[in-house]
Amino acid sequence: MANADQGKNEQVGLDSARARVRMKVPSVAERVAEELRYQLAEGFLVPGAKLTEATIAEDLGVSRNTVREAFAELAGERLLLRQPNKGVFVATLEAGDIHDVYTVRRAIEVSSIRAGGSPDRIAAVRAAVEEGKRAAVANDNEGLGSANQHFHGAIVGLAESNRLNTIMAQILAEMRLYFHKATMNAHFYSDWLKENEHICSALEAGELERAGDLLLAYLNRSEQQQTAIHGE
Amino acid sequence: MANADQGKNEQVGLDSARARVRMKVPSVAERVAEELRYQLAEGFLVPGAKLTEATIAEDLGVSRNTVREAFAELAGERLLLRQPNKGVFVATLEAGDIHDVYTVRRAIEVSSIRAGGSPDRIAAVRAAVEEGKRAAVANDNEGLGSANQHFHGAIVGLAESNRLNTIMAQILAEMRLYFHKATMNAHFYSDWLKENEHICSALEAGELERAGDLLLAYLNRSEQQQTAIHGE
DNA sequence: TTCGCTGGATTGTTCAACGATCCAGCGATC
DNA sequence: GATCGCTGGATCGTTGAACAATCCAGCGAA
Repeated sequence: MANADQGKNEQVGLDSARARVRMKVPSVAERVAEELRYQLAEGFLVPGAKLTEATIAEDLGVSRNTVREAFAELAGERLLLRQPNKGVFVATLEAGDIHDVYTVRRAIEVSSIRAGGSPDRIAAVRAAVEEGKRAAVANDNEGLGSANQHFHGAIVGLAESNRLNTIMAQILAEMRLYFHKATMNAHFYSDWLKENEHICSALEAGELERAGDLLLAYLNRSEQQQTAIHGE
Repeated sequence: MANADQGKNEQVGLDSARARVRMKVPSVAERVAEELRYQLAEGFLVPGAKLTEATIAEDLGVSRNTVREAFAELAGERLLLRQPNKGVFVATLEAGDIHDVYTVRRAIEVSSIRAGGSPDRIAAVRAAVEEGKRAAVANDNEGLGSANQHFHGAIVGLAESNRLNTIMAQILAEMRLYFHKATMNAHFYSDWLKENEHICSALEAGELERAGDLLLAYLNRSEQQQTAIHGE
């Protein structure tokens, strides 16, 4: 939701942007969803955990119906799994899900980078690369993770498509949930730091085909690594 | 939702399929959503129309809260637009939305066809082509529309990705809503009937690059046509 | 061991209520 | 005559309570 708005504000003209701002008054259900998204991303809620409506409602001091609406939203984003009459659970990685996620990423990331983008969008990609470098010298493991996500988000951002942006945001949220910090040791980041640099350079040089090929190769290798770590 | 389940059943093994079927007991909220989806696709609810919670609740004989849940689901699919404290409205085509939709289609359709697919998936594409031909000789305008949607759905189906399938299903639902039969006259279908045939032939012949190029060209032209018809 | 029952817990759904917000209309003021 | 501010009605947002439906674990009987 936050991502959708962000994308919208970036793309619409000034007038409609002003009309759309409309004082940010996130509904209670949205704030509950946001809180849960945060806890999911932070690893506070681990995959498979059961979320009881009444408990969450009491913890957050809202009504059960409101929690229910938040659950519906997160279930639509594949972060929660609703099992009728049993409850909602934090989504777990099923067989084939890793491949599935990477199939989507290959489709939209490669397509976006192959179409190029405006100078400021390319600058955003470059900014993410630099952000990663800074995190590396600072030994900021957490920062490295976000930087990488920003990098791939910026790549999809090249297409300037609201829909692609929200799709990518959801995929990234899923990855934050599944491939949590625990599995992300420093050596894991070593490769793609320079790799991102290469991709970004090719993009800046206008060598879109090569950039796409590099990105595709990275995604294939990344899928392989993740598959090796987690069960098939 | 129906699409997600369909995709799931296709991909999972027999055991888990049996475990997942679990007697189809769609919740009331889901049935409401399904009914609204139907009315949207059928053009019974036109873009911009306002949907009042109380009215829908009474019409369908369900509670307002249940309608609310259905609204949330459809809003997540971009079929409805929720404006806080004002109501929910059937989504309307904003500036840039046509381009946005086709950007997504280019990404996932071209990517799917370029990766090829198993023989039965290719057979599904062929089946959609034949379905279109039959509808043509029968002068079934409505059937032509569905056949084309089935064709492009089958193309994405090549990738055998649950996520891509649901994304595509949502996009197709949006197109049903926006580009309704009214705008779809017979001459509109004339081109792509043989075009689909060409694409399918190339796919069957294993000429994936050429199939991708043909598909891409079609999508570009289709976007141009739609943009010409509706406002930019 | 297996089967069937039972009780408790949780979800699914409904209903009624109240405050918050928006919108149209209407009158007052300049 | 146009603008401003108010007011009332309609609708949404949220809550709390209630009850039926469903699931699950445990227990006893065959």
